[in-house]
Amino acid sequence: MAAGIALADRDGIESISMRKLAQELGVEAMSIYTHVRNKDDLLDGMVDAVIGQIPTTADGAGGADGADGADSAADADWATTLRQMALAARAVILTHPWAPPVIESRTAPGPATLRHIDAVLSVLRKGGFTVAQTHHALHILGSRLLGFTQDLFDDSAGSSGALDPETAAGIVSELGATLPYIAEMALAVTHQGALGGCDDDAEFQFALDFILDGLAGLQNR
Amino acid sequence: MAAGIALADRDGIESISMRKLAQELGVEAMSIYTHVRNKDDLLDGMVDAVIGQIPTTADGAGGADGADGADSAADADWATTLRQMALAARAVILTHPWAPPVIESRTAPGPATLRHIDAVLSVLRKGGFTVAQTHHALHILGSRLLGFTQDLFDDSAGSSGALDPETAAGIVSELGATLPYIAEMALAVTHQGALGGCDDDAEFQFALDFILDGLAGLQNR
DNA sequence: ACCTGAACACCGTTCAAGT
DNA sequence: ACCTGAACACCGTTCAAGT
Repeated sequence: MAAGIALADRDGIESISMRKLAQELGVEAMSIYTHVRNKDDLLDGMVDAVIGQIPTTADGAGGADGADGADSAADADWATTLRQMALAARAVILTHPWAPPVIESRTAPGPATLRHIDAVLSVLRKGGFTVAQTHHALHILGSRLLGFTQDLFDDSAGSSGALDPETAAGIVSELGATLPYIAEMALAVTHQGALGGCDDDAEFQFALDFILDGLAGLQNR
Repeated sequence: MAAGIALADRDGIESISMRKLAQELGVEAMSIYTHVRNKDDLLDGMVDAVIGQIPTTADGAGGADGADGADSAADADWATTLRQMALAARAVILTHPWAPPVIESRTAPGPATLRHIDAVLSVLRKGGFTVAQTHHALHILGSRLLGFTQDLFDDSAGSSGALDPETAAGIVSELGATLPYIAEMALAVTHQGALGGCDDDAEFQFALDFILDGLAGLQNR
């Protein structure tokens, strides 16, 4: 599993084949089948190993479970804990950029993934959410709990990629006729970030905080 | 493109190969390369054709652009319009269950996708959002604008799949030891839906409304 | 239990050739 | 412009065989 992760980190996910991984391990392709049912099983294992790298915030609990802390102290802190967990997950996932698409294509979660989700649920339940509210929160947070969002705009005209002001202006005037609002946003985003495109880290945190704020409101209904 | 979509609808995405698609078209595999640069280009085209199937809500504008409607009327309705657009997108996407993972794996949006995003931006801007707020909203909404979320829990113990009460109870007691909160949620979800698992449509709408509510708050800051 | 090597049924894509 | 057929360099996975 570790060899597979290292290979994907180095050469990208498309270079993960039984033959290439075997070569990396100094072994024949078929030997891998002793340890893994098939290629899908290999990917399952790699994904679960990656998620297992996310540090566990001490059972994922909300702080004071022991001595002096009143329940209300723990209650107030579920958002902070969740935020830390999501950012910790993101730090890990950024190390394995091939992982998000592979995670999304898995059909069943592995043991490390289940443990991680259980830790998240623990924080919400101890934070005062009902079971039903916790269920909704899980759907709302989605892949953000694992530290990523699948943005549809990676290469999109208005998102990433630095441009010099002149070519940017050219593109925008071309675009403006058919896609005026994309053009407008592309221009704004290009200017704002010192021509650096959009800051994915900042957007991730903004969206995460947006959701955590909303969840706080969910509780009091 | 249409043949590719039809084949994927019928036999699943893993059965999309140049050779099989060619056979479906009564032609040799290499003939397809006259119309498409390579397989990735084929998938790009299929995805963009699917997104092109989402009905356009009359320029995606916020209702009254003509006679009597004051601007404030249009302003109040951006959330309703966005909601309709997302549900329309979802109706289309449910027809092509292979599409979400393929959409997520695209690196650049096609023309139909760009038009759709532009329509969404139009609604937000006309609804009174600043360019910066609109940009944030796009990141927050993510793939929900295209009618799907990549849930991590498709097969997960507590999500889908109907179980009879006895086996459910058995699984829960096994699970309870190591994954108490997943067990708790699995049990609750199984009971609530007449043993039917979790209602993805309802969860999608709940999460969508949750976000739209939050965006309304974003405006007044 | 773990590894090997040959083989099978596939892939995407090239190239030269046809109409 | 569009299609063909052979070929190349790969795949995942089987099976029988070894240690």
